[in-house]
Amino acid sequence: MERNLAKNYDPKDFEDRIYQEWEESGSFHADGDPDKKPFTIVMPPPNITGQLHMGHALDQTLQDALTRYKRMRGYDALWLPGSDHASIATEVKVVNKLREQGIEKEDLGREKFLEKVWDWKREYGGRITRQCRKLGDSCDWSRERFTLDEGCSKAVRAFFVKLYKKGLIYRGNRLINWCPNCGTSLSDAEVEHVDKQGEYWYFRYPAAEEGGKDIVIATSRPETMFGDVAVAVSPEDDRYQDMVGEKVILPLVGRVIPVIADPYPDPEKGTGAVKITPAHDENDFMVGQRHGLDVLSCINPDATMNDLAGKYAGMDRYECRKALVKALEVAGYLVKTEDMTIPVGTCYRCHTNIEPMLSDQWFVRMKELAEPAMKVAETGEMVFVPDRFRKTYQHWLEDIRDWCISRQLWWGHRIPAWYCEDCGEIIVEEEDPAVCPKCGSRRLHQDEDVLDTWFSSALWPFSTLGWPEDTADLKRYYPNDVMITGYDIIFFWVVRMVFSGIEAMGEKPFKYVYLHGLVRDSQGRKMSKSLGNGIDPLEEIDKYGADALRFMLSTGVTPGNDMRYQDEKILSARNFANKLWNASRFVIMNLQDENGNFLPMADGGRMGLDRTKDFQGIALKEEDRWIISRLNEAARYMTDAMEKFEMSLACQRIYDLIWNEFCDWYIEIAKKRLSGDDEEDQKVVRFVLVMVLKNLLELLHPFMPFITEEIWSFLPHSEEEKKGRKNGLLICAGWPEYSEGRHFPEEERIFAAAMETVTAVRNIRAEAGAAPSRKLKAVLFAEGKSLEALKAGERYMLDLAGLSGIDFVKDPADAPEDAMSKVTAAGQVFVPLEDLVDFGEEEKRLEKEEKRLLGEVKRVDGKLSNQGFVAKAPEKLVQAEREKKVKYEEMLRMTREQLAVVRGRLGKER
RNA sequence: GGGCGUAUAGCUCAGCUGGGAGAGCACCUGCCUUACAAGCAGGGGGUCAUAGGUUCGAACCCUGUUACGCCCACCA
Repeated sequence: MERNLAKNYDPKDFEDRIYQEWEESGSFHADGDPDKKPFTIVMPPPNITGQLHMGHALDQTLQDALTRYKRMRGYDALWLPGSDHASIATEVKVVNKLREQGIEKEDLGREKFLEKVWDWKREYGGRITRQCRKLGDSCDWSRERFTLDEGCSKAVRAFFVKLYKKGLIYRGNRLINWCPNCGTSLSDAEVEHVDKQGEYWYFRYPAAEEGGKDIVIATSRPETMFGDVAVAVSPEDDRYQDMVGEKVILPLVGRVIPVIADPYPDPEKGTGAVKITPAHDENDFMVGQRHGLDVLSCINPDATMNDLAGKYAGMDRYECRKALVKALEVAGYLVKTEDMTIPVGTCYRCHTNIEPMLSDQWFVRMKELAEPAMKVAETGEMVFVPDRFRKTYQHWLEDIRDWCISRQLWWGHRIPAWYCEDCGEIIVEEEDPAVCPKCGSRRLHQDEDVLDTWFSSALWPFSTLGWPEDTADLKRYYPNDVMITGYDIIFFWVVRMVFSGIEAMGEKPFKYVYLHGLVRDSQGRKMSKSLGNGIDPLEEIDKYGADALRFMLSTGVTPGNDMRYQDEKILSARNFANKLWNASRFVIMNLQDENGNFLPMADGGRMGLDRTKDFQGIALKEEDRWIISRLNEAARYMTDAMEKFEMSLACQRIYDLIWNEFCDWYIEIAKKRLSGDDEEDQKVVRFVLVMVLKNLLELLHPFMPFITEEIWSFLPHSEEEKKGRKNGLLICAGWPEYSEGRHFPEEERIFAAAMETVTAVRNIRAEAGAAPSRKLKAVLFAEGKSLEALKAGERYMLDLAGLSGIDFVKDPADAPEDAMSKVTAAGQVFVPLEDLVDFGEEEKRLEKEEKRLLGEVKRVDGKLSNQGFVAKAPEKLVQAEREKKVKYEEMLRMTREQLAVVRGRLGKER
């Protein structure tokens, strides 16, 4: 019994099994082999709370393709996986879950709550890594990390202490972004700006002194009025110069506040007079600082009003707004209302409106850290793919503000700072302090807050390799070769990895930053939970297989651009897999005798892989050299594309090579040879089929790892080939490199002539409506090298074009008259069709062809008669144009002659 | 307000440093040809958004314009 692939391609039959084989064979493990060059990618850690979505699928497909490619090229390829504790996201999730049971986290207390989260992590944390396996991720699971594991926590602590001691981390009382819903501060990067429909209210603040002038201010946030400490006007605003230094009364409140002059107000906006609320607005805060004004907070952390709001205390800020406007209106202070689009800061997680609040928080001083991070981008020490994101990155760093890193949460890295309750000293050390170094007190308590999640992710490229210990991995795999991630997290993550890497390691964390876009739905909308338009990669894998999904995600995309997810695309990828499956089935079928034994091949038992040897002693035919040469060229093209991270171009090339060259032409030709009786030639075809197929599988493997591995296992392999490879698996095979010994330009030329001739015959047949089963004769005219080429191709052209015979003529005039004909670059094809020729149609067709060729000749003539072109264009191009001129003129001449023949014939008929 | 991207066949998109416009899907015609109908063969279809410029030569480089989208800043 012959051993072959299943009749139908069904990825479910083998994908899981193959993944297991890879994993069990240790194929993913980077062994640190000193003879190999290291290649490192560290996986952007998915949130443990998460499920694999299309974004991950794209991200990881690209990483896996690159890793597999490098591994095959002989690198010690390390793709290090892991997951992120995702402080806010996870905490919110667990809090909500507890709430369903009627439990608040405060009821449990910090320790008990954290236990619950860890339980939750243990239960669901493995989910996403299992999903990664479905995708085929070839990452080194033995090195898997978690941002909150012991090593990463140690790194966080070490880095925090290092920055603190350098004065780059400080604690300060400043205005920060507060999310009332999450109950924590946020960094600037975590605030999303959105335009919302709102109103401007114009209120009259009456003069404090009798006879003084009132002033009208505009505001979109009346409720902050309780924190007003002044009204500011521009020193250049003539309308208000006489009022500077005067005092006005805060309506309803009765507090007296001064009118001050400050450059901040813009006379063009509103009334030109601005109420100043330093506690709840960044700009107002700065105005307040310049003028030494008080900072009065009137909003609580839970977004209710505080005592300062008098009777509104305890009311939600927006309820208070409503009530207050009403009260002001009743009291006659409301001048007018205007509808307005108001830009509002919202929380990037829960989209609640952010409240700027004055608060004690920890900050990273950014200026000093930003500088070297900008420099590595500028000098090209670190390269952005595509380059345009370099500008985005640099621009953001240019006017960066200090990074607020403390969060009022429990799940995360607790801030390693202790306060002495006796002398107020702040202690920040690598080890937990027992006593206050200043006063010796034992009454110390640790800061309650945790760090921003991104503080630990920022260390990911080196914390995962063992930092702060000086490990072998760190030495070998840092800096990483490339970071592959979405452009949407440049600010959150990429920027912070770079300055942290430089600060901790003295060197940028990676050489390349490859930024991909978003996967959108078929209409171009962002996939989101609320829209319900997300497509689950696991469902797609279930339907079409991981290979199809991967191929679809890596084809037809450009670095940095978004892509749309469309069913047709994955369908087309699946069809491609099916095509390869069937072609392979054909090859395998022809390699065995009826007992399933492999038949001999022309390479003397090397089973078609040894690429170091030339083809001496193997009687290759033109078509063999042709496909080998095409393969060779494709290998060069793909290698080049992969090195430039142009994964999509590589995919396109292998698709074309497999389908349009190997399947459509080579296999079709091979059929005849395989069914013939030349045993020696059959050995040659078998060798070429296996050799080429193996190379094709290797080239495709980074993108479609499962199907290629499965097919590989059905092919014959020599012991020599298996040597040094784990279980002889394809994942550990080599990468086809370009080789001069496989470059056959002459055969490519010959084959092109044959292909064109075959296509011409097929075209004539179709146009004439000749039944495909009907065997026709063809008459060919060609001269010189073309004649040789066509004679050499005669053997297979018969089959490919469905011909019963080919006659060669020395002169087109010798061709039969009742034929349809086509002029090709190689010569002229005639197909006598007696009854089927419609000479009227034939005349039209030839006239169309004449017109086309005339156009070509005109174009070439135009170029060649252009002095500038002849003088300035590269000689090679000019020469090529000259050759084209000869060719087209000849084709035109022949077409016209044929036209004359047809017209003559028509004349006779009429 | 500042920055960036996109505009190419009916649809979705490729087109790498300027040198005769491509793919997938859709469409039309004919085919179950012994690997594959998830397929085979043949075919139609594009003033490459627009106006200028540079160049011997522009889908590609420069300038302006229009449309759509994104990012940053902005809650008077």
